[in-house]
Amino acid sequence: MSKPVNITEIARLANVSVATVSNALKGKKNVSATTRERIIKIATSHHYQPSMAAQGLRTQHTKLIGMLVHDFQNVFSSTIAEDINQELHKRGYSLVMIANNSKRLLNASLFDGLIVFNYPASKQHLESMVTASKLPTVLMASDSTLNNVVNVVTDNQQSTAKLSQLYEHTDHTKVCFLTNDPDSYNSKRRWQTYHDYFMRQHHYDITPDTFNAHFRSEPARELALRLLQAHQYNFFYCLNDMMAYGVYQAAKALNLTIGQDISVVGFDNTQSNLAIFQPKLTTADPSMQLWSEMISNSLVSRIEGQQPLTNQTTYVPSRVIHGDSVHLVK
Amino acid sequence: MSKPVNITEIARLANVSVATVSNALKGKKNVSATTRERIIKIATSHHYQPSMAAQGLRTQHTKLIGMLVHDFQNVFSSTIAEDINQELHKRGYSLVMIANNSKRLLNASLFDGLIVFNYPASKQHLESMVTASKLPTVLMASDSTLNNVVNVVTDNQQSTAKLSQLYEHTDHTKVCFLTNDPDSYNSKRRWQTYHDYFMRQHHYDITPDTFNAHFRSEPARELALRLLQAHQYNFFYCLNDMMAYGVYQAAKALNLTIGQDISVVGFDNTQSNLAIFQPKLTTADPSMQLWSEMISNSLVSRIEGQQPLTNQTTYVPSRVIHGDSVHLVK
DNA sequence: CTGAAAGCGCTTACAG
DNA sequence: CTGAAAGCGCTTACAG
Repeated sequence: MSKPVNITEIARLANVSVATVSNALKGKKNVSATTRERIIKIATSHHYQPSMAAQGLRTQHTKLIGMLVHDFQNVFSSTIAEDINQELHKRGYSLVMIANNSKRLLNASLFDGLIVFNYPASKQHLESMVTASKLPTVLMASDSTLNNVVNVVTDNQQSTAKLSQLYEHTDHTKVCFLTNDPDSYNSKRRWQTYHDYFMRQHHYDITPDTFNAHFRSEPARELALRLLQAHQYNFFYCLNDMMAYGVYQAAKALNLTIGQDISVVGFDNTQSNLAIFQPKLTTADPSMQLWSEMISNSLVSRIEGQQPLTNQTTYVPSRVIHGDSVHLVK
Repeated sequence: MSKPVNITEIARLANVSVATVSNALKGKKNVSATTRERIIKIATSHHYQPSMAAQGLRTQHTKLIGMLVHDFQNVFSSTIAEDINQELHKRGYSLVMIANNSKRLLNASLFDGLIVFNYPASKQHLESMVTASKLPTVLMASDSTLNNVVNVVTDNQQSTAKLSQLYEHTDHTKVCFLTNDPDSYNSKRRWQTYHDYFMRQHHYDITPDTFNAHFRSEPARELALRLLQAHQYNFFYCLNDMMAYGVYQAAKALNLTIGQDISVVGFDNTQSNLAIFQPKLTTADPSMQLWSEMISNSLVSRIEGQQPLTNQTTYVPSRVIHGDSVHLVK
């Protein structure tokens, strides 16, 4: 199998120096029109494409943004990746998704900037990883205070506060909370907001009614099944949608009607992708579009050496979606 | 922001040449134990990581495999990407996902090999793209006969043939077929198999009962709604699961019970990811695990210059999953 | 307008 | 066991 054609070969074919080929192809003005045309024609017909490795080595940038995800399957990260990809493309950058087991690439001078989606590890671990890379970085679920790192996160507090208030309008008063592992930034922030609300409004500590279902549907289903059979709770505040889905399944298995027999609240509005929630789930919707723009702007402006316009932590507004999963009486 | 430390810097700190640093770090035996240790300690403490660009330029390989997807959101591609990632990792390679608008990276000497998932374009366009890259390539839905290109595809014929036979055991005899655009390899193969079956067994040409719903749920839902309201069909052979889901939604809207009032068959078994099919869908399940292994083996063996063990086109066996979506009477 | 040369950070064959 | 040197494919400041 032959190697792809390189700039030296094009120069030889066009009877010019490699410098002239480079200048012609990059649109520099110091090349005569006829020479430029000839070079372009030859380059095109040979499918010449500059080597990223050589270009990157020479210019010290690649126009590549790496997005680290825990695994490729995650619906939420895939959805936002698509939006971020579009935004970065507008700005002349390409998004490249890599999974957790390819972290070595982060420090390999391959990327101009980094995006880290919900990294399932301690903040310390995460920080040491991105520090080593010395790259402009956006964290999507963190409150890191590192130098080159900016957090662009869902405004958990605002929407959670609104979701809390639903409790005042239902007769489902036996309330519980489904969370993620203690390391999870989003879970922590959402829970804290619920906790503060119930403390303030009802002098009630929700800690004993809090269960870790790992932000996943299957553990949530099993847990909810147990809790529902024991008639312990009738209002499930799920700190993300996946767990809400688990509760839906448990309810179905027990012939309970959501929004009637029990109330369920989620977070993330992943349901828009696939209409799996029957009835429609009440949840919080962080604008993916806005989030993607903020991430891309923050990253590109830092890469290109402009003053970042953003604070270290930016909160992406999210609005409450009112479905039919909460039984409202007043 | 400081640049990451490079090999010259490590050499200076260790008082040796860059050659020795390189040898020590790569585990070559021609370095004394004490020197090696000293170098490793220094490199580690400075988070030294060789530059991929420099390494790639020098060695002419990157240990990177690029996977081109139409968009990051697609559930099917995300699922298989995760499996392929694991397989490639075992073999010392990293998988990098890029979307359609970053095709330029394919020819940029960035990857050692390419995987193309269902590319929504003509075979010609697809082929010209991968030809230019001159890289070992695996196509996941094609029957290309290019030089460096191998097709590792679902065994459409085998499972479709089995699914056809369900028709003999139901009283839902008004049958229709939901397909993808004419360019789609999988759609073509599956349809052809159905077509041949009905021709052979029933001297019946299914062409007039074939509708393009673009392999997506929403168009399928709208289409099925229309067809069901007209009482035109009661058996829906959907050539992928997403469209089957659309039919499920249409049936629900019309208060029809799947497996009772109408029969539905899918393809892909994407339902295992998210239990969205009630009742369970009858479909074909291409083993993702096996598929991933075959793709990885084919690619890595060609990259590393071994004789490929596979034919130009390899068919990944798939088995039929019997759900409750077909009304069986005999 | 054109080209010779330096250099980005590595690896590897070679000399000592 | 160690190091000097060449070279991977580019870009860019500089000389002409």
